[in-house]
Amino acid sequence: MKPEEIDQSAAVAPQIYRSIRARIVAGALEPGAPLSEAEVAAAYRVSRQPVREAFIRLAAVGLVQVRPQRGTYVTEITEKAVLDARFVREAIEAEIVRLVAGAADPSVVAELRAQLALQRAVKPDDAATFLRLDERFHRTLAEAADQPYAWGVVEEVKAQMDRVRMLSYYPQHMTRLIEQHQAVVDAIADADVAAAERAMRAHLREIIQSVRELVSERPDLFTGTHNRRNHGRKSNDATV
Amino acid sequence: MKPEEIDQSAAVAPQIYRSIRARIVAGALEPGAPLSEAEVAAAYRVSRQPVREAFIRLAAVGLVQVRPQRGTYVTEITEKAVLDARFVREAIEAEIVRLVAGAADPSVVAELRAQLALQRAVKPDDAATFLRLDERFHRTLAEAADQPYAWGVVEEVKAQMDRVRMLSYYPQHMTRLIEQHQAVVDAIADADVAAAERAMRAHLREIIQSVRELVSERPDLFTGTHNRRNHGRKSNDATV
DNA sequence: TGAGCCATACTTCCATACCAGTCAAGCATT
DNA sequence: AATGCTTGACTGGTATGGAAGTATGGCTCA
Repeated sequence: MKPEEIDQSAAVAPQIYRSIRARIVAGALEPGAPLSEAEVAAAYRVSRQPVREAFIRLAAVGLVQVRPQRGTYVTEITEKAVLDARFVREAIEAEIVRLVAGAADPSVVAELRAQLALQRAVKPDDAATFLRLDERFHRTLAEAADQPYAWGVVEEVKAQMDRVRMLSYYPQHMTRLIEQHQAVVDAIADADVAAAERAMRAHLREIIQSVRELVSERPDLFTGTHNRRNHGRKSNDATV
Repeated sequence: MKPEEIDQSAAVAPQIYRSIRARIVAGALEPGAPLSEAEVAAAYRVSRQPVREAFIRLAAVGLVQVRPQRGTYVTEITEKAVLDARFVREAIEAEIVRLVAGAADPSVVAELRAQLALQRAVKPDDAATFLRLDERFHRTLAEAADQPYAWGVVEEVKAQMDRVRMLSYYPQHMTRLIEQHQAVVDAIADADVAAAERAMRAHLREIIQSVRELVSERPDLFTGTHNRRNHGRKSNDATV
């Protein structure tokens, strides 16, 4: 994944933010990798200023760490950070799904069932597509509960989780996750508030297993492979 | 409340952020009031750059609204924004208090009871002191649940609520709030998870009444005294 | 008198320059 | 050879200038 082109006619800072965020979540920028305002600016062919503002936002959601006069680094994934994010997400989404189940709007149920069909149609190895549909599923619930603001908070918080989900994805996982979505939708259709909440909480706790497995399988992502020195240019890899 | 002095030897952007945030929450900067990078910079005797970064953070928590090429304005308080924030806060804090009640740590209970005593000692008309103790109470619960990250999210979200609480405070209110705190602590002491959650949710729903009363008593804060045009635009992430 | 145009004084956003702090390589000294 | 210090190339933070866009007040013209 390369730095995309920047549309100079629109505000560039948000574009930089989204681009770098996507690259971190996708793993193209590895945990511990150094980012430099100057290098990133050169790669995107913009000045340091909008890059700096993008870094501020990335730091706010915990994807990078700015150390004054030392450098800015992609934060390493820590089990604690992922679990902390999950805690907040579960709290909010449990509340959301209770609202949705309590309302029991047939059109919402129909929409969710349609999305389930789309999810089942995804090729098992197409992680990116499935994860996008998964996000859409959860966002749909938030909108059904008329809680767009709460969804904004979830979106910020889940950045940490997304990194793990992208890395720990395997095809069999998809079936399992769809079954959990199914359980949520069924409970909503039954207007069974408690069951819907239980199903959602169980679903969101999948990540706990995922992160534990990832810790043992890819410890490099947690301890960090990049040694902190060698800021010196050299790598062909235009790695911003 | 005036712009405080800035310590030039430390990073100034965070200082500007905290100062302006405090002034907005305290009502010294009224809803709808225009802020300008240049004016604020002059007032604090710093350059526009750190002011700009402070504005970005303030916009992220919804205290100001940046409209490109038009100006930056203190956001008006809207009932919806306050209720949305409350929804997220209740979700998170309900989860937190369940953890605390489930653990039933005697030292935590002792600490909370000590804080209740402090709260009762506050003079009824000293809103600032009481609200500080209230914040401390809730933060203590988050720390007892070992969820500092979740508390960080709450702190961001509650900015909207704090404005209302400051404005709608009246002495009799204090007694009522302390009783609610008492109920939470009692439930924790009894290790009654469900009761603790109920008490916390009831406590956090006080704000619903407060904001409704404020809407009718001080409509100027909601409609804005400084009238603005061009309401038709939403500059959501116009800035990073 | 009233409607439309235009100069102008703002605004935020981006680019550039300068600053102080950090850190590692390498010389100088022991 | 080992250790301490200097030096210089980085870093992010701040200051400042210019560009593009927007709102406004006054002018022109009907």
